[in-house]
Amino acid sequence: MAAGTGSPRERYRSQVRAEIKELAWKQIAVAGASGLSLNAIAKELGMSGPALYRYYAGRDELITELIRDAYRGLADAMRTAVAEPESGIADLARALRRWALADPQRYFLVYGTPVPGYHAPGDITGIAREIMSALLDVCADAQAVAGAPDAFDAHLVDHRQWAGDHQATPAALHRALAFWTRLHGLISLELAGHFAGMGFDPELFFTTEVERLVAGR
Amino acid sequence: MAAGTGSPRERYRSQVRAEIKELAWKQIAVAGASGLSLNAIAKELGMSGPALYRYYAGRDELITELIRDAYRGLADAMRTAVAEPESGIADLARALRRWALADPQRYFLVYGTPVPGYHAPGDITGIAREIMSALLDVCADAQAVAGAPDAFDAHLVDHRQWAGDHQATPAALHRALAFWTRLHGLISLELAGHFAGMGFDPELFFTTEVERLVAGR
DNA sequence: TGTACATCAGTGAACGCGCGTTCACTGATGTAC
DNA sequence: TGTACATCAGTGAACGCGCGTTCACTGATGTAC
Repeated sequence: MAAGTGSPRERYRSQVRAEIKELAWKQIAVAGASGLSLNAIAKELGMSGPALYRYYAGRDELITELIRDAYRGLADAMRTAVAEPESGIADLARALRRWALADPQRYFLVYGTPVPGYHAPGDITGIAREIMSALLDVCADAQAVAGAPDAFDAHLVDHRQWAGDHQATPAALHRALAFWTRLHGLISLELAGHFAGMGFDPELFFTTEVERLVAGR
Repeated sequence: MAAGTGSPRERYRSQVRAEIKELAWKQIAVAGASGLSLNAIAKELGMSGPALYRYYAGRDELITELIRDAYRGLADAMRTAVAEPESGIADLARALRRWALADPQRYFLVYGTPVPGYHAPGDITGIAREIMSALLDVCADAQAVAGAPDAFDAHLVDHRQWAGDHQATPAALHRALAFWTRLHGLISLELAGHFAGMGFDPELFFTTEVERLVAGR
């Protein structure tokens, strides 16, 4: 990577790799991940199909890199949002929705139906944990809102592999899961177009739900 | 349809149509809707590809019918759940999750990323409204839990096309939307396998979230 | 009950398409002396 | 500064595949007289 360093040939190489990915994203935006075609990318790039094999070992490698970039980008967006001083759950939520709306298919590459027959390499699950970690940070910071611990809080004491060694109370873990799934419900339905034609304003709905969430309702 | 009536030829016809759909579902379960192949279905049925054109005008017509069946099935499941005496939000939620788990791809055909380039015919949006209607019934029945009306309640007074002429207060409309999106978040993440390996019990999580929802939290 | 005809399920060959991928090759670019 | 060589981006032809779909045809099933 690190365009701008290395020999001219290396610079050129990484530049073309970037162009390929850019066109791949455009294609995915239209037809989804399963509609990604190397030949079509090559044609739009103005070269012949086999030329792409100088840059990627094959279709699978390209898709893997796109997925990795999607995870990486989301993790960065979350980390940035959390790093802001005085940032809270609501800020993370807004950042997530913004990131998702900027490129719906990129969001679905992370949280949508898995690409059939594709298995994510190990480093991607690592990034997924990083994303969860940002979520947990923000949920651990939030002061707890009343409410006695319920059965699921108790369950989480012994079932928190996903949280790694993150210091967070069961209540915070629970809050993070609720946060995650509710935001996903709102965002994925909006992105998939299921709010279209219903009449209400998706953003206002989102904001309201996030407020409820923050208030612990 | 109505297998069992009509001439022997008609009976045979509708039986084969049913077999085709059954195999189509099996194929969708493996590779998703975009991986559906008429030739592959024909091969598994023991006949040649072109034979299918006696039963469906083409791939699009088959997919349309599968999607319609999915909507129809969900609407029926919801209606059945609502019709039970003393049924409430929690029962509808359980019914929805059960229906989704029985065939994940069928659920995604309804609420997942839309099949690229496919446009749903009018009668399907009609069934979609029927599903919403069941949701609204159950949300209108539930006695309101405290809480002053918020900005989104007010917004819904003028933006309720999706509810048709259903008699429901803005608060009930709001409750229905929150219900729908939260359940979708839980169910779609579970179905897509994003809870796998996290360690907690999805069903317990679901139950807890539904309890919260019912309690208005 | 038997014959003549119409209906229609299913076949096999074929068309055109786009896909991922391989291979041997050309020609430009960079490197070493 | 000039020459000899190595590197490597990109090409064009080709392979094998599976797809949706059409077409002319065969042969069995049902219908009408």
